Amino acid sequence: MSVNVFDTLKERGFIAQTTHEEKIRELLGNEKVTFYIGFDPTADSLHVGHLLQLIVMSHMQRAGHKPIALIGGGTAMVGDPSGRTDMRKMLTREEIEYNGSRFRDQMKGLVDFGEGKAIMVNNGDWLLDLNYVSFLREIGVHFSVNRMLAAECFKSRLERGLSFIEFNYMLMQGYDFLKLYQDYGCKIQLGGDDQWSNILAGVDLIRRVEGAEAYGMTFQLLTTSEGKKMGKTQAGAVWLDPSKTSPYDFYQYWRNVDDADVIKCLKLLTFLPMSEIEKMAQWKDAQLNEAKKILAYEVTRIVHGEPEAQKARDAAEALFGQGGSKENIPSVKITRDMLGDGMNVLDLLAATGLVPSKSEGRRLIQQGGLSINDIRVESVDKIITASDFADNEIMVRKGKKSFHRVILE
RNA sequence: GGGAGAAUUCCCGAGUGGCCAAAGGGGGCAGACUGUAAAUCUGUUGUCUGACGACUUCGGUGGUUCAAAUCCACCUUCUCCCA
Repeated sequence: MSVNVFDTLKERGFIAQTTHEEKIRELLGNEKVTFYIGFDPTADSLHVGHLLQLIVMSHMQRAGHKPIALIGGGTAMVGDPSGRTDMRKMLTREEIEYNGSRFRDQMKGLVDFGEGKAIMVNNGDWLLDLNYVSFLREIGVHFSVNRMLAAECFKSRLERGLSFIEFNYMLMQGYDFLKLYQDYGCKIQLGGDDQWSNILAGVDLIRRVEGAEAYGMTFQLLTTSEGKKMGKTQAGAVWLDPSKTSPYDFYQYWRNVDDADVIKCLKLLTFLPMSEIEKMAQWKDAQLNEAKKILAYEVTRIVHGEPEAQKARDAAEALFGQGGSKENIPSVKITRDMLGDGMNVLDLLAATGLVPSKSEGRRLIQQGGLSINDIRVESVDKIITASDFADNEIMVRKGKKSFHRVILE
């Protein structure tokens, strides 16, 4: 008898809330269950928060259950108010469709959508053409405004303002679940913990309309030990799209997580066996760096594939450890024409985009934060000439950890 | 529909005619310390400039004034009270 996936998820610390803990466990242990997770295409790439959901999906799939990945082409037209203090920016239908297509491509790398193994649907297919009055009569009747207002997800919004369009979001998501229950026999909806209210809406709706029991379960949001959302950097979200967050930066993000978060991340974002993770949990101080390397490599591998993960690791080793190949360190190019007889450092930084403005570059240099070929740049007047380039290349370091090769062409 | 109030730099938030590129906090960046961690301390945080300084910014558009984030008009969005 193989391990019940419920126990796996529980052991790894995924589970936040369940509608019926025992029943869900039993169900997952006894039959092949169809379940769904929804993803609203509000940006042109998935991010780390989505990754966690997809990992769960993968765990479930490995255990023999059947995932439905729902792209929220319809719900994204409205915008989920859950967990937000302000209204989402309204997206056009074209943007949503484009974003949805990006989501689809990225998901294919993480979950097996082979014949009969998993399904991908778009709720735009049934939501966009709904008739308002019939929707109200069929679905709206089942929702109590009193109860909705009491729901946690509207709390902060009731203080700051909530528009009617967003208030409807819950009905739409509830309807999705009902629809998937009817069309695919989908019995469980999973999601981030911020989705709890929306999931309950669906569970209730199925009971009222179908007189049947459906289940819901939410997962821990990926937060740091301080309770902050993970997957955010000064530059914005950490994306799964390699053109938005390079595999190297992605790797570095995980390489640099706080000590306190490594083990949690290993459990949630990798498929390494618990026995191995438990071992790493015993590691202390500097030794934890090894765990971070493993985390970074594994997560990068899952998202970008083995070769990219190796390249990222290689680059990191070359910069921070010993060995490794410089090949894979991020680079920018500059032409000989631009360089001419010599170029001011600031101009070079600005021209290559290594610094967003010259003021910032000047500040960086004045504070001793810039090195070229490992030598600190002392003056903003420094001129870089072709002779500084060895093998047509110089290594520019900003601060402690940001490295770029500048290649002369 | 009627009335009251709000919109400030990445965020929160002070500023109510010149001393304002705009207090304070958060965040970011950099330095020291370290383990590519955290905590701490220091510096820095609109753009251009070697510097003096110049230029753009306080929801939008016009206006008053020698001078406007600050005053006036209209517009937009949001909040609150009444219906």
